[in-house]
Amino acid sequence: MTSDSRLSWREVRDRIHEQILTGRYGPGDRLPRDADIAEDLSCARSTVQRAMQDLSDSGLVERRRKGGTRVRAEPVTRATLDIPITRREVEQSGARYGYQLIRRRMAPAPRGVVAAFGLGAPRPMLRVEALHLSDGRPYIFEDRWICPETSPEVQNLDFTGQSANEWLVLNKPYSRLDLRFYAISANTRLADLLEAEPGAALLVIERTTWIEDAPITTVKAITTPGYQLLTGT
Amino acid sequence: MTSDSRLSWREVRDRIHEQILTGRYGPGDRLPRDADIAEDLSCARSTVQRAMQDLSDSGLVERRRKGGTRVRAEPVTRATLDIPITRREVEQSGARYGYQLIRRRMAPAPRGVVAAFGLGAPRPMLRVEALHLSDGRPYIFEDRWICPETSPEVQNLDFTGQSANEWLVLNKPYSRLDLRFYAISANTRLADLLEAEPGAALLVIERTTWIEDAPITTVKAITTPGYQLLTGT
DNA sequence: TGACAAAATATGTACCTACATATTACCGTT
DNA sequence: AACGGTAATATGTAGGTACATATTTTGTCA
Repeated sequence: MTSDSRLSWREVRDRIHEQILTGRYGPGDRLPRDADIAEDLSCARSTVQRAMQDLSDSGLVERRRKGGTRVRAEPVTRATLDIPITRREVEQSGARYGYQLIRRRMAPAPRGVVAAFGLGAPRPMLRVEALHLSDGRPYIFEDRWICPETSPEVQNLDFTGQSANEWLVLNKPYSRLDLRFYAISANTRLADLLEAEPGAALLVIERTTWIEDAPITTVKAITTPGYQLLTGT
Repeated sequence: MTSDSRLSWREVRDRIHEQILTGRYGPGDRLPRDADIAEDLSCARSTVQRAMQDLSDSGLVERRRKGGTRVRAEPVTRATLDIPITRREVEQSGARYGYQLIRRRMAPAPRGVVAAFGLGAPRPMLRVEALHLSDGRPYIFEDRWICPETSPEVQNLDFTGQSANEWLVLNKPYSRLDLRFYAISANTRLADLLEAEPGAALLVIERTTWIEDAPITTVKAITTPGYQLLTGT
């Protein structure tokens, strides 16, 4: 970072970013070669490469071998989402976390679950329904299916003390993740569980994880009315 | 990637990732120093550094100078979201894109908008309401506020042909972005516009952008019932 | 014992070199 | 003009060296 002599890759990145912001380069425009930029700024090509890689990761520019670097013609809004363990999310908001197991039983997986996993045939799986509480009030209801073939240990866990959310995230790292967000209306059961009005609009966060090709779990996290999912800071 | 002789940073990354997956290293555990891993795998430390950086970016591992590298004690689910221009999103689904301006006028920004921008005092802004269509049917209703101080050009644009979404994304790159997702119930006006049942649950994608500290725009993209936002592939 | 300074140490960055790889561009042939 | 093969070229990656930087650990002195 040597603010004096040498240029850091962040400085190079910011300088190029700024040239895009100010319109020096617009959507679709081609930027100079890394080597030329390096000479211009009198730094190493590897420094420019690092800067460009970062701009590319953030979706601002596109790089192709031999094709060079150009500002994305059709920009995308790209953001990183962090979804912590629910307990942590509650505690970080300054509230007291509570947890309550609603139901735990084996059952044949419904078609939606089988489809989420991309499996051929339906099969029995472990269904765990539980409620996360914030300061004693309902916060998130989770409706989860766990594949017992992939995680045989779950047969011996009752999930009364520790949530499946927490156990899985600590003990079952995944190699693939699918996320989807959508809205549903609270039916009478959900309204009852979440202490919400029937028909209230609820944000649902659906997560499915695999380890290699083996399905681990799929969960619908059904939030209480007013819940917001944020990115960034 | 020379699958034969040398080890690529991706291979190094995957090998370490696998050791975490298989439980060789669990949450909170400290990994060997980069230099030792490099020696083990007989590759350069810079290659290990690259691999570790990637694992760190993906949230699996935490690195601290002198502290070393350790598996995150409280893992987070981290994912990258790409939100394209609405026109592109529709076209990519194979449907015909349509656009319809509903209203465009200057108005004092309501408190919610002022708060989203982190401004002190309310001020007049340009409000643009428009409907995006997919195969002639409502797809997303966007309710947008644009700051005319930051983008004076908008005074001369009528947004009848090109959507504000598209114009802004092509002409107003941002340096900061805030995203939030939540669910609302359709009121009668929204139900009418989106051809949905009154009270239907709708996913809202709210986006606010700045260039440096200057607010550009804030928009609520109100989706039609059944809309799902996906990550990854 | 406690506070503070100094040494030790693991990661972060910058530079340079040498190839690898993916594409585009060019040119000759038909 | 269309096709196809080859050369040219910009980015991607690996290796290696030398420092920079941030912490933790250790050590010293009051």
